[in-house]
Amino acid sequence: MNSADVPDIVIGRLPIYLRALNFLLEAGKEITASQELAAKLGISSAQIRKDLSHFGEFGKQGTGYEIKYLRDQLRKILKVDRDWAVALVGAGDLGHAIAHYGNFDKNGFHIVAVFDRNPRKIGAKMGRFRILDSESIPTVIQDMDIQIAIIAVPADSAQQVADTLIEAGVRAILNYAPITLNVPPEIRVQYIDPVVHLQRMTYYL
Amino acid sequence: MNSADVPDIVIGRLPIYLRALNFLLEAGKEITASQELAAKLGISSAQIRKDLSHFGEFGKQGTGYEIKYLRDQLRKILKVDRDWAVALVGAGDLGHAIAHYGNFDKNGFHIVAVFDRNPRKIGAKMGRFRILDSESIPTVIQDMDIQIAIIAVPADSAQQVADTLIEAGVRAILNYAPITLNVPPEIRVQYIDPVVHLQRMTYYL
DNA sequence: GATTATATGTGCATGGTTTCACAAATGGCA
DNA sequence: TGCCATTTGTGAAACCATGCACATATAATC
Repeated sequence: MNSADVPDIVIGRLPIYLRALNFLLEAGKEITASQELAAKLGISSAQIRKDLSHFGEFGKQGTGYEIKYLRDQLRKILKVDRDWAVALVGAGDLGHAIAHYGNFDKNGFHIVAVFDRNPRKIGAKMGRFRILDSESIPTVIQDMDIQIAIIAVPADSAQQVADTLIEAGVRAILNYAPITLNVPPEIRVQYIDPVVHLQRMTYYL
Repeated sequence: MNSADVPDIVIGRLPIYLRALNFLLEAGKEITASQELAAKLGISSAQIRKDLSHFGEFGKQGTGYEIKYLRDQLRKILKVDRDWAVALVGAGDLGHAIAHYGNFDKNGFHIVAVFDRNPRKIGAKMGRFRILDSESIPTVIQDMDIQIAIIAVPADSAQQVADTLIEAGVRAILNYAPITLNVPPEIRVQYIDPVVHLQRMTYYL
């Protein structure tokens, strides 16, 4: 109930619940139960109920959850009931793929600026984006009040990019560079390194 | 020490340690300490030492760890001291980006087969890969003895693809489709959904 | 209206993970 | 050689997360 101290691990599961609810909604369902979600997600039903109970009482005993209502509540909790402006740093192959990944826009995350430091790329178009000089990161981030950035540069310049972004006011970073970033505690960072995910599985093979 | 029951959460940190050790090696360092790694990774030094202690004694009191040695040990533990053949299912934008992501090959994960079910794409070239018919997944996976697959198809066909892959003998799946897969307990699955990562951060903004 | 089947929200017990703190070992130096 | 500074590996304690199990509420059926 007290939203001030909800464990981060709980927050981490909410997007998964949200994703499943959207899926059920699209399939035309209106009501679900913690057990149904649990079966779909490989999480215990008690955990789902307890996670949700941190934020309120969204279900009805004997019936379950109204999917649309619960979905909307989760969107509010996660603050994804609005649009977010996102900066992308790095216009290489990886940046290109990220810029064209359709699910960001669909979920309210809109890339509004793409940066690169390669003079050959600056000023060029990448899809619908005009590539901006990385030197302009501070001014653009501030002028557009951008709080979220995606880093898609090589590992050896990622830390420097992160420092610049944070200095400019970015508070959340999605980092595709294969390196752990050193950031102040109030800055949120999430990592995507496919190699790490694969290496985590080979242990068991 | 007993490798049989090392918590999965520990296994999950080993690739991070490995990545940091490689980074230090490339920077020309030869010796490191749990404290140095801890500072770099935002993990406590005690945790690093305890994690490693599950597999043996790799350090020297008063000195720390010989980076090259520890790196090689971790590679053995994670079974990434060898090459792995990987299948990629889905030759859309996302599949294209994955197929051209240089870090897989650099780390011993070699994409050896790319599948798609779109008749327009089957037989065509995508970079250095010839796109194969998804219908041939069972035979190709078995013939080439592929144990790892990457799913990069739309959410609504991901489960079906996973079933086919598992049936054919795949034991580890890296899933880029935004859906939780239903798989037998002996199959390893890792998820990459950038939207989930972003949604996990907006809560705190 | 009474009964039954179902599913939530939650206190409590259990289990797992992290941190603390220290004995033991090492290398450098006087 | 003896001493000091350093760092590991690890029991024990503290902390955190998960699962159990049940009171409570709802809807459906007779």
